[in-house]
Amino acid sequence: MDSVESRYGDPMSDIPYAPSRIRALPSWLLGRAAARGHRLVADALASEGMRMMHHAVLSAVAELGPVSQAELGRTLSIDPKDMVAIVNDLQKDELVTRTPDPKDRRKNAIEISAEGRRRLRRTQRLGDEANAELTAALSAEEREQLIALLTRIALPGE
Amino acid sequence: MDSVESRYGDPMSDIPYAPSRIRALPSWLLGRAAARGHRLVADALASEGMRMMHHAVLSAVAELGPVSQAELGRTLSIDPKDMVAIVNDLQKDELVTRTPDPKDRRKNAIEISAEGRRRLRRTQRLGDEANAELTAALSAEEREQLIALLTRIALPGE
DNA sequence: TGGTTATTGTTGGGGCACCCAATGAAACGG
DNA sequence: CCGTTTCATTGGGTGCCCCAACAATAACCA
Repeated sequence: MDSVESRYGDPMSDIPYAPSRIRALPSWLLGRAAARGHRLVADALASEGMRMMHHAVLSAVAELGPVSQAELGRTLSIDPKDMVAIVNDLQKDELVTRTPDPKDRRKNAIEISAEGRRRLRRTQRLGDEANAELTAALSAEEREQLIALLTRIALPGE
Repeated sequence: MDSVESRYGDPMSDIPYAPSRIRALPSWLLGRAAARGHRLVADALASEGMRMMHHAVLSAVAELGPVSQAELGRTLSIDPKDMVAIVNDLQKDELVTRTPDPKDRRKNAIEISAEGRRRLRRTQRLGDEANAELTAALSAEEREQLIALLTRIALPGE
């Protein structure tokens, strides 16, 4: 009797032949592609001591100006619990300031600092490079197609 | 002085206006879309008491026949550690059998059971329905485009 | 006006996917 | 025969996601 693998797959190739139905599903492909994207971006940002969510929040703060944690969370679909930790870290590194909002004392006004802007410039470049590598197999036109398609299925209701 | 949020966003809309650079990056869109896909599929499979990875493994076992855990892991990009737990669960529910391979005593020959096939029929339908909902905003042609594009960036080197 | 409802930041707990390192048993290869 | 590789397994760890509760505060409305 053969070994269980000798009947299937090509022993000559590194990657076994896999006609899996699963691997043709959008949900599966999205998971794999997202995992690779996260890996590429996270590794790139790590050289600046930043993590993906931290970079995302810093970028959003830079664009939105003084903004509450709740709105940041809604904008980036980040859980309030996680937002607390992220802003804590960014504040500890003096990349953002957290000021009580005099008009609504429940809110914190999160604002980017000068050091935050410097850090953001570098991490933004790293993030863009990682995304270029992620989509390196696509032409510029295909890259735009992908972005357009993803935008339509990523956040239904927006 | 205004409240931190009154200067930005449209208080009339539920979703705040967000011109975030981040949200246009493939890596970010992939993360959001993958999260939504996972939520849809996981929720659907939960009605059958199955989780996503379990369904994926069961489906791969059905297609590959008697197969080792290592090859399953390579096919689906699942960590060996996680594979042990998944196969344990599937075996406990009697959806697969785990037989020592007489030809290579390191390997387990994983094979789907009759009950496994019945379960798979249902979960496959649920998974397909969830994927249809995930891509409901796309035309059939766009759905194929998306799958083609994702396939090219999901697993580089294959 | 006053009482209810909603929002904000925070803390706590938990789940799932992903990743790496190490181990003993077994197979492989020169 | 001996070093290298593979396999299943155990262990530890990270990141993103989700829900529930809470006190302080604001907004709503009858």
